[in-house]
Amino acid sequence: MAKPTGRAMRDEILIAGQELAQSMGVAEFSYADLSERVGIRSASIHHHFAKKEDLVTEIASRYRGNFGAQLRELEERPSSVEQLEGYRDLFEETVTKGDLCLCGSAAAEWSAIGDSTKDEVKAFFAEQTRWLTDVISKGMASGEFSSGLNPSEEANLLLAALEGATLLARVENHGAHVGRVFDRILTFLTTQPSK
Amino acid sequence: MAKPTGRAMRDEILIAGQELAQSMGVAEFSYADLSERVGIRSASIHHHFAKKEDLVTEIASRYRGNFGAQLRELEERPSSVEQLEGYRDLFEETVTKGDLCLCGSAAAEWSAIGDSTKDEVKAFFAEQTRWLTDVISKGMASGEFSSGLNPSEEANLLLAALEGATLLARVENHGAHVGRVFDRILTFLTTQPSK
DNA sequence: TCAAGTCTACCAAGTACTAGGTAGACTCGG
DNA sequence: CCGAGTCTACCTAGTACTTGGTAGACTTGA
Repeated sequence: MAKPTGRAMRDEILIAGQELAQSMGVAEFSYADLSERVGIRSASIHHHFAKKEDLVTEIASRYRGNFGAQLRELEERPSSVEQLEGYRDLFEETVTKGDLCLCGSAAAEWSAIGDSTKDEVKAFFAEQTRWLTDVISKGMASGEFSSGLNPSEEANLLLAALEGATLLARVENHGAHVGRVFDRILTFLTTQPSK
Repeated sequence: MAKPTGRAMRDEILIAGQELAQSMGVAEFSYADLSERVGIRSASIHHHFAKKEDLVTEIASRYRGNFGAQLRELEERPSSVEQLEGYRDLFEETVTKGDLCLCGSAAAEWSAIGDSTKDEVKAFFAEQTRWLTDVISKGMASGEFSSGLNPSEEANLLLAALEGATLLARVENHGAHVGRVFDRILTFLTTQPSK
């Protein structure tokens, strides 16, 4: 495969940067790490992304965009339950690679990231919450979920639990963690309370 | 107040280090930050803690110990629900200060911490899970919680959700997040399913 | 006197970032 | 078609600064 150049190299940097950020942490990876990975000098990376904050913000923006695209694919699934299961799979995939959600990592290093990055992270979580709220609402309307739920509360819970489980899975290193936590919540959502 | 010295200074460093680690991140705070905070030169901090890993590990160990002591206090509360509510309050207190759970932060920066620190973090989460499992078991036995539960699964869920909520609370900056997520789970635990 | 604690003064290595330049591809008037 | 100018992409070689960590001298209380 030919060494990429120009805009292709720019993309390469974004992809490698995302991987490094998810495995090492947003504040932990350096232009030197990136340089080694993509095969150009760190000074040349500065040609594409003048400041690290620019790079990180664009990585976050790209991440949000890709995640959004995957959510839109999931929307084609026939049931709300299947859509949520697909959502769980997105997190499980991340854990399998030993990674963290990019924005979870950014949230943990909140004081070390710039304002423009923070805005992207906020937007990411807002989108996630909105999407989950929507899926749960529709699932309630269709009868897949029990009727007493508060969609945005359940969405918050699901998101928090998955982000937390991603964190814990690393420590206890087995990826089943995320799936188990998710399944537990799904059971709660689909079970009718009696009192 | 007189400037502490000797072992008192050592404790001072541990306390300040914990605060910095929780607000900035374990890998983000430096001996320089610590120096400014406790009023001695960074070289003098090295006298007490030769390597940063030594310091961070001891901070984590202390954190785990203090947390354990608080759990033992909570055990004196009359009901399992009240014990869990106390547990929630521990997390809410952290969020109010704009901090992260120390071990949550460490988990997020997993690749940047040393092995001895990792062991402390693992032990912390194991203890949390064990305590929660225990409380939920007893709550089931006493009839406070519904009978179909799997205590260790619920414990995992609760811990993951609280850690995740702590993360998200920072981004969306309002501390109510943790309480809402917790209350949602508590409702699930105390509601009898009908099918 | 002695040892614990703190200091000043370093260091090597790493950080993000910059200055200045080169090779090659593209543009465009004559 | 040609040459001058321009642009992109990358380079070498640095800047200024921070990092954790070390060596050795000074201070001070017991």
